Amino acid sequence: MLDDIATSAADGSASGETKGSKTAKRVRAAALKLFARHGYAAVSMRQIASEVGVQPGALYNHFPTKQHILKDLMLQHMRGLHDAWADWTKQRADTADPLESFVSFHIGYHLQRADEVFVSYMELRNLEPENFREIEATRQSYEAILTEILNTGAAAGRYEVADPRVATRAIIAMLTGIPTWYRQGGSLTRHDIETIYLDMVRKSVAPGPDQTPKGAG
Amino acid sequence: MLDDIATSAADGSASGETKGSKTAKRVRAAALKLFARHGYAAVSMRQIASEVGVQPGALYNHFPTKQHILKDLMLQHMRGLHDAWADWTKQRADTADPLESFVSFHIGYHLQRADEVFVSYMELRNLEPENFREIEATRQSYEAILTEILNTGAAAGRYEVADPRVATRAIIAMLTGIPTWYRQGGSLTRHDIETIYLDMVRKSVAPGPDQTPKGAG
Amino acid sequence: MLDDIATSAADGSASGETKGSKTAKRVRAAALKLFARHGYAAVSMRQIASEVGVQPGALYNHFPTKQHILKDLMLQHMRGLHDAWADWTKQRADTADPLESFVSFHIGYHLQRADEVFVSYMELRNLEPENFREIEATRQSYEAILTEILNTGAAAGRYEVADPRVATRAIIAMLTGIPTWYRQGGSLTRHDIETIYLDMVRKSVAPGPDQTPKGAG
Amino acid sequence: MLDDIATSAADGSASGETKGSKTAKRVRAAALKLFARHGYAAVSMRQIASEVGVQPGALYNHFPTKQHILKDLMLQHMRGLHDAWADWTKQRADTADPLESFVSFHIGYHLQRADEVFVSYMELRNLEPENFREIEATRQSYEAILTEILNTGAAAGRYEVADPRVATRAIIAMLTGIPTWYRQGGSLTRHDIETIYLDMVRKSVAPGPDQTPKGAG
DNA sequence: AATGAATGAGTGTTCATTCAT
DNA sequence: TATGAATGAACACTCATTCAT
Repeated sequence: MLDDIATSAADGSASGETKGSKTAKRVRAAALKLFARHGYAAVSMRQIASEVGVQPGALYNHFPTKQHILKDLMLQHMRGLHDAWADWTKQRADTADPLESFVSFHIGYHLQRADEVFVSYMELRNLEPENFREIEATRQSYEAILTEILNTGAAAGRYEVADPRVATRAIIAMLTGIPTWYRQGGSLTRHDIETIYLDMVRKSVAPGPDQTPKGAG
Repeated sequence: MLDDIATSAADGSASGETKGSKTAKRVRAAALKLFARHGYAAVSMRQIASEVGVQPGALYNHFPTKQHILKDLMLQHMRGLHDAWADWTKQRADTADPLESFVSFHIGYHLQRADEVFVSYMELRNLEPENFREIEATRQSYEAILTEILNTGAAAGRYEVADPRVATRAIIAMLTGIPTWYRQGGSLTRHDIETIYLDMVRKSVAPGPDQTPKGAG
Repeated sequence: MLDDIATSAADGSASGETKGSKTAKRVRAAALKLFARHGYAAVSMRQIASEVGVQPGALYNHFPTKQHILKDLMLQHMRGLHDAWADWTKQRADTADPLESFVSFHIGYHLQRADEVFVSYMELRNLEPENFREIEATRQSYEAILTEILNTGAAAGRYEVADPRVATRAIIAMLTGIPTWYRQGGSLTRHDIETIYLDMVRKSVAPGPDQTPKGAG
Repeated sequence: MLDDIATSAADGSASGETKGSKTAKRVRAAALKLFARHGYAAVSMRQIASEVGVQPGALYNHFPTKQHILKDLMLQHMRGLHDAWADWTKQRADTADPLESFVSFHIGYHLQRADEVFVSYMELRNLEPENFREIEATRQSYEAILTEILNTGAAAGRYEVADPRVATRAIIAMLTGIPTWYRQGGSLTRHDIETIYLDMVRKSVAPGPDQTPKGAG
C-alpha cells in the first residue's frame, strides 16, 4: 500500500523531463543531504561542491545562488507531493474513507522522503520573503486538502471536529513528526507505523460517543 | 488554568537577583529571540552583542562560546519544564485524569515559551555530541512522563494504545507544533486551543468504539 | 668562492616556472621578510596579504594555514641547504681540508640567506610538534655533516676536539650568528668575514701545541 | 668555580632592595618563563595573569604595559650581568688570564639563567625603539669588556685576532648558544662544558702556529 | 591590590560569489 | 562546464587595556 507511491521525482533519471544536467542533479542530492543533516545556514557551497566532487565555482553553472538551491529543493518537494497525491487519488478514486486515504498517502510519501520533509519544514525561515510566499502557498494548498476532507466529513457527520483548520494542523504535525524518529530496521515496520497512526488520527476526529457529549455537554 | 504557570525563571528581569551581571540574562534573552527567528547557525555573536547593546567581546565574559549559549538555553528550558511539571502535579495531586492534566500543562507551558520550544526542537542538531546527549536525556525523561501515563491508563482500560511510546511521540508532536502557528490575538484564545487539543488527544487514545472493531474489539 | 652559491631557488622569480600561481611565491617572499623582521607570532595574515597586494582570503588558496607557510619556509630552507652542500662537494671533491670547505660553504650560503637563517633558528618554537620534528631532523642531519668531519679529522690527528658534537654546536653557533650583525656595505667584505671566521674555527679545533698540554695539564 | 656566581638578583627575596611587591615578582617570573618558551608576541597578558593566579587587570597594578614587563626583564638581566661581572673581577682581581676569566664567568652566569639569556637575545626585535636603544647599549657595553680583553691581549702578543670586534661576536655567539641545547642531568656537567668551551675559545684566538703562517706570520 | 566587566581593535579563517581561462 | 584564483565581507574568538567597585 505504501510502496507503490512514486519515487520518480527523487532521482529524476527516469522520467522524460531531464530537469537540468547530471551535475545539477548531483548538486540537488548533495545539498538535500547536507541541508537535512546540518541545516541550510550551516552548510557552505564548498561543502556541497566537495560532496559533488567539483570546485565551488562550478555550482554557479547550475544554480545562481545558494538560496536558489534551497528554493528549488523545497519547490520540487511540494510539487512532487501534490503530483503524488493527484496520482494516488486517480488510482484509488473510490476508496471508502478519504481521511484514511490521505493519512496513508501522507505517511507513505513522507517516510520515503525523510530528508525532503525535514528540510521543507525546518528551513522555511531561511527562505527569502518572496520564495517563502511561494513555498508557503503550495504548503497551504496541500494542507487544504486535509481541511476539506475534514470539513466534508464533519458535515456528513462522519467526523467531529471543533475547528477543521486546527485539526488539520494537529494531524499534519503528528504525521510529519514521524520521520524525525522513525528509523528503518527498527522493531516497527512502516506498515505498523501506518496502522498505529491511522488508528489515532481516526479516533481523534471521531464523533465522540462519550466525550464532549454534544447535547448534554 | 493556563495562566498560573510560572514565568519567573524565564526572563529573570525581576528583583531578587544577586546584583552584578544582568548582562548574562540579556545575552540569553537576545540569543533566544534571535535563534528562534533565524536559527542558531544563521545568528552571529555580533548580532547577539548588538541586540544586547554591547561589544562582541563582552559576550565572552559570560559565555565561553556560542555553543555554550545554545546549550545553556536548552538546558534551562528542559529544567524549567521538569520543575514546572513537578510544581503542577504538586498543586493538583488528585485531578481526575492524568492525561488531561499532562496535556493541559504541556499546552499551557509551551504556549508561554514559544521561542524556547522552537529552539529546543529545531537546534538539537546544532548541539555538539556531548551537549546533545545531555539535552536529549532530559527530553526523553520528560516524554517518559507521558508514556508512563499512557501505560498506566492502558493497563487500567482507560486508554487504548497500540504502542505507548509511539503514541507519546504522536501526541508530543501534535502539541509541540502549536506554537509554530498559534499567534496571540487571533480568533482563538489559549483556552480554545487547549479545549480543542485536549479533545483530540483524549479521543485519539480512547478505547475504540469503532476501530479494532465492533463486537470483537 | 662565495658568490657561486646558487640563488635560484630562493626568490624563484625566474622564467622557467609553470605559469599560473606566482602568488604562492610572493606569499613566501613576503612572509619570509616579515617573519624575519617581526617574528612569526607578531606577523598577521593581513600583513602578509597586504605585502603581497592581495586580500587576506586569497592566501588560503595557496597555504591552508599560517603555520603551513612557516613550515614551508623552513623546510625549503633546510632542503636548499642540503642540496647546496651536495652541489658544493660535487664541484670540489678533492679540496684539501674538509673543515675549511664546510666553513666556507656555510658562511657563503648563510650570508646570502640572512632572512631564511634567522627565521629557521628563531621560529623553531613556533612550529607545531609534528612540524618541529620534521624540521629538527633535517637540521640535525646537516649538523651531522660537520660532526663527521670533526670525527674523521680528529681520528686522523688533524684536529683535536674533546667532544665533536659539542664542538659542532659551538662552531655552528659562531657561524650562524654572523647574519645577525653583518651588513653588506660595511667595512668588512664577505671575503674578510670568511677569512676571519675560517681562521678562528681552524684554530679552535687545532691540535693544541701549548694549550691543554695533555700530559703536563 | 661556577657555583659561586651570585643568584641573588633572580628571586630577589633576600637582598635589601625589595624591587616591588610580591606579586610584581611573580609576574616577572611568570612572564620570563612564558616569554622564553613561547616568545613575547605569542604570550598574552591573560596567560601571564593565569600563571600568577590573578585576573588580567591586576597585572596593571604592577606594570603599565606588556612592553614594560619585557623591558624590565631584559634590563634586570643586563644589569645583573654587569653587576655579577663586577663582583667576579673584584673577587679574583689577579687571575692569570683575563680571557679565561671572562669565558668562565660568562658560561657560568648564562648556564644559570637560560630563560633570561634566551629572552634577552630573542626578543630584542620586540622592544620598542627607545627600549631597544637602552638595552642594546648595555649589551654592547658588556661585549666591550671582551673586546677590550682581546685588544689588550693582542697588543701584548698573547692572542692573535684579525678584528677584535668580530672575534668578540664570534665568541659571544658561541658561548651564548650553549643554553639553547645544554640540559642539566645529561652526560656533560657544567664543568665539562666550561672546560671544552674554554679550550676552544683559547685556541681560537691563540697566536697561530699555522695560520697567517710560517715565516712571514 | 584585586576583581569583573567592558571596550575597540585585531586574530586566523571561512564565506558566497565572480571571472578569466 | 569546470577550474583556480580572487574579492570583500563576515565569522567566532582573543587581544591589551581601562575602570568602577
